Amino acid sequence: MTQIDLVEDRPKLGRKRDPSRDQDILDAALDVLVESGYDGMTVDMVAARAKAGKATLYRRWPSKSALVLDAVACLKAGELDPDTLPDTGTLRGDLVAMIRPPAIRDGERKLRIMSGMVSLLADNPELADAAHAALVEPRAAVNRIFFERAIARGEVAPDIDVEKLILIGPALVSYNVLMLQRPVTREFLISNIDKVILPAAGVRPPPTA
Amino acid sequence: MTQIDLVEDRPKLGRKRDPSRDQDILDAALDVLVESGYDGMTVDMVAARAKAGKATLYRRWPSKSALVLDAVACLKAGELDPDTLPDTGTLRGDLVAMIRPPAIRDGERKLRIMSGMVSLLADNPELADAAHAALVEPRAAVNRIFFERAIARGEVAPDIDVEKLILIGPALVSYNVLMLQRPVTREFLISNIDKVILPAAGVRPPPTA
DNA sequence: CATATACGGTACTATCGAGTTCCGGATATC
DNA sequence: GATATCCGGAACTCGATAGTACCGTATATG
Repeated sequence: MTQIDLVEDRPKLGRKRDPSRDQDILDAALDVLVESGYDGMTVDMVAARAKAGKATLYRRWPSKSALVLDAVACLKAGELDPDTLPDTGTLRGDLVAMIRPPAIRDGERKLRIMSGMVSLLADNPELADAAHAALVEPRAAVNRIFFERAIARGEVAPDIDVEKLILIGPALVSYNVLMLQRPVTREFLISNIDKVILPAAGVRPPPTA
Repeated sequence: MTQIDLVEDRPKLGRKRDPSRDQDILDAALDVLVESGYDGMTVDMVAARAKAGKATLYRRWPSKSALVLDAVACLKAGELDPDTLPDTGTLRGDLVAMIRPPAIRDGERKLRIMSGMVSLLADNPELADAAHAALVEPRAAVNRIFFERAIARGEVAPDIDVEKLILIGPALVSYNVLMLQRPVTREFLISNIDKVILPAAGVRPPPTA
C-alpha cells in the first residue's frame, strides 16, 4: 500500500486560497447560466461577473462543465425548513400561502437554470441528478408535506397518488414558462390550485368560485 | 419607383433546383436537432445526414438559424384531421383513444425538438411562434375538440376552463420527459387522464378503479 | 525579510464551427 | 453542343471560446 492519506497536498506556505471567492464564482456562474444558457455562457463571462481572473476559476474547477455542475449542485433549497413552512389548516391554504413574489421569482430562476441545461441532461446523468436534487425535489418535498398533512387531517383520501399530485403544480408552471413563454402570475397559480390540483386531490368545492 | 416586381431572379437556363432535396434537408435538420440540440448541431451534421453538400444548404437557406426555423415551421401536424380523430362518445374514451405508440413517439420527438431550442425562445420571438404553432398548438387543438364535444354532450359543465384543461396533459408529459427524464408509458398517460384531467374537468368516477 | 502561493488581468494556443469558394460532374435551356 | 445552373464534396477563411502561461501584486509562513 502506498500512502493514500497524505494525497491532499495542502500548501503550508504562501497566501491562502480565499474560500469566499468560491461562492461568488458559483453565484456568477448561475447568473450567466440563467441569462445565456449553458452553451451561450463563456468562462470569461463568469469570471468578469465574479470580478475574478479566469486562472482563479481554473485553479478551483478543472473545466467549465465541472464548474456548472458544482454551481447547480451547491444551489440550496432555501425554503425547506419545516418550521418556516406555512401551516394554515387546509390544503388550499397551505398551497396558496406558498405563493409569494420572492418564491415566484426563485421558481422562475430555477426554471431558467433548468432550461439552460435541458439538452445536456440526456447524456449527462450526473448533471441530471444534481439538477433534479437541487431544482425539482425541494419544491416537490414541500408539496409532499402539505399533502401528507392533509391526509392526516382527513381532508383528502389516504389512497391518493401523492407523488403525482405534487408534480402537477411544477409541471403546469414549467410548461407555462418554457413552452408558452408566459409570465407566472398569482392568478395563474391560484387557478392551478383551484381548477386542477384540488380537484385531482378530491377536495370538493374550491372555496372561492 | 424602381421595378420591384421582377426581383425574383428566376434563372431560365441551367439545371433546375431539385425541390425534393428541401424536405430531405429539413428532415435531417430535425433529426440532428432532436439528437444534439440547437447548439450541439452543426451544419455539417445536417448536410451529412441528408447526403447533401453544405453549399446546397446555403444555396437554400441563408443561415443555420433560418434553416432550423424553417424546419420547425414546416413540421406538419399530421394528426389534426377532424375526420380521422377518434369519437368514442365519452371524453375519457376520446382521450384514451389518442394513446397509441406512434402518437407517443411523435409527441416525444416534438418534445425533444422543443427542448433543443428552449433557451433560444426567450430572445427569438419568431422561433417561439413557429415552435408554438408547430409543436404545441396542434395537440392542444385536438384536446379542444374533445372537450367541446364533451360540453355539447353535457358530459362536462360548459363553464369549465377549456384552455387550461387542454394544457394539463402536455404539461405533465413535458415535465415528465424533460425534467424528470422518465419515459412516457401508456400507464403514465392513462393515470394523467384518470387522476388529473378528468377530475379537473369535473367528470365524477374514473370508470376503471 | 525571504519564500511560496493566491489574486486579478492579459496574452497566448488550439480547436471547432459558421459561412464561402471552388471543383468535376450532372442536367436543364436554347 | 454551347451555356448556365444545379449537385455532392472538399478546402478554405474567420471569429469565438476553452484552457494555459505568465505578469505584477497581495498575503500568508518561517
